[in-house]
Amino acid sequence: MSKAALPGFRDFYPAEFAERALIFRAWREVARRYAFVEYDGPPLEPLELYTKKSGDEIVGQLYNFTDKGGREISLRPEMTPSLARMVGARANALRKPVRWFSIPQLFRYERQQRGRLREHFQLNVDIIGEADVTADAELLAAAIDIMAELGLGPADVRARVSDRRLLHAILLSLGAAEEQVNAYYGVIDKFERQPRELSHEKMTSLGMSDANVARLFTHLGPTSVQSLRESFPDAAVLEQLDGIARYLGYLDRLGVGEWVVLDLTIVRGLAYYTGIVFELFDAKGELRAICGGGRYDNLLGALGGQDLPALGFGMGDVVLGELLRERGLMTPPSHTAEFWVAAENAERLPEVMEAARALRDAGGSVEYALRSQQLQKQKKAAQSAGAGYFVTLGEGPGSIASIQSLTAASAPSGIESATTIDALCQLLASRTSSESD
RNA sequence: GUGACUGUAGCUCAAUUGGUUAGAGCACCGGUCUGUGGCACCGGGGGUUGCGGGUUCAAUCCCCGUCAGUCACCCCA
Repeated sequence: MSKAALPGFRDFYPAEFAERALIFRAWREVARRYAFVEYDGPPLEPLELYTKKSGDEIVGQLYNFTDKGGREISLRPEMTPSLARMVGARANALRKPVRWFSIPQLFRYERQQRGRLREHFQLNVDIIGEADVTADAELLAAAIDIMAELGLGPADVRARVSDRRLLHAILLSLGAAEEQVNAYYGVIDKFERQPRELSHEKMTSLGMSDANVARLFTHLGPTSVQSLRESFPDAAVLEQLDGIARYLGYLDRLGVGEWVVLDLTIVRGLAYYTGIVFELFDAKGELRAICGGGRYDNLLGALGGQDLPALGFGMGDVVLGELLRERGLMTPPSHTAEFWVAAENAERLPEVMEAARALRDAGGSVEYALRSQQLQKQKKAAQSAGAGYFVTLGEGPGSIASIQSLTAASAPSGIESATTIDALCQLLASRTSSESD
């Protein structure tokens, strides 16, 4: 028996679990502020749910199998099909726009490398039922606010946005054939990752003139609505630029404008995106995308549901975790005992237990030695466990001989001066009630 | 799926051009000591050197295979 987890799978020891919890907390907190509500679906779905959307090639990248009832099954590689199925089943009953989020664990059978495992947790946030760019702005603002909630700033993370309708109009204005547009998307998607000459060559072989390819290339990378207006004074392009301008204006009003940059190289691999698309990157550009999403207005209809406008993003925990660790922001609070209760001799263990019970009832987090040990030994154990206070019981029932703070930062609540367990419990109880106000 | 590089204790690393019983620090466990605090000292557990084969009197070291990790493709979340 190997002691290691399967390739691409992670063990979450308490230290790693605390990191995961830190990320999840930020996700849920920002989702709450934006009034998204949480849902979940099954981790196993019919294989067909994914082949219908992505074709049979997807099967090579899935954890799929035949179950004991002969059904073709897959672990979910993404959440959107499940979401589409759930929304589709109740499309008429749901209040629009639907604002939902989920934190599924997703699985892909692929060779692992940095930032890419066979399993990850991915926040999915979607808005369904609103076609205007207001929804696009709301969605991206939520993604960016998660970065801020985790302590990252515009200097750490950049949101690059584009619009497939805009790119489509630009390509047509440069003489691209309608049926070749997807092929052009593919080249533009790889623009940053391959030599410029190669991209140029691929574009011309798709039928675009040398001059027009060169014209397009000067606008790939960070750009602005203004410079695109001047360079492509085509009616269809200008109409799309108006939409983008409105979108960027809304992002300013939502307080995230300085994170955002217009960049036509953002295409996203998935064929189903129909409008604004975006990705969040670390500003140094060393890691994979932290988050990606956009508008997929035709997907719900294509999957057999009601045809509703929709948009959403996915944000994985792996790359995000790497960035946070790199920036020294992955410092989850430790969840060690607040109180370690101890007594001089082993005969008093029952009293220690009674004190622990009382403190726990009052909301305290309490540990004590589970075997009889010398007082010094108990204190050492308390320190080693990271307990906040070392409580030594006194002579009388329920009395406290001393309370020592073991951590550098001692609480200012006067806890150390309590002389009985009852008094300490009252302090704890008042703390709990004032916190919940 | 393709290619390159790397695998020694839980972690970070040693081990003479191939040479006795593979070591150290940290961590863990036990003990002694010190009333102001995770100290000091003593002791202990823990390795089929990823795994399998080959060359050799002798392999952690050289060769082959395999598995795993890292990176780049591919693909994307």
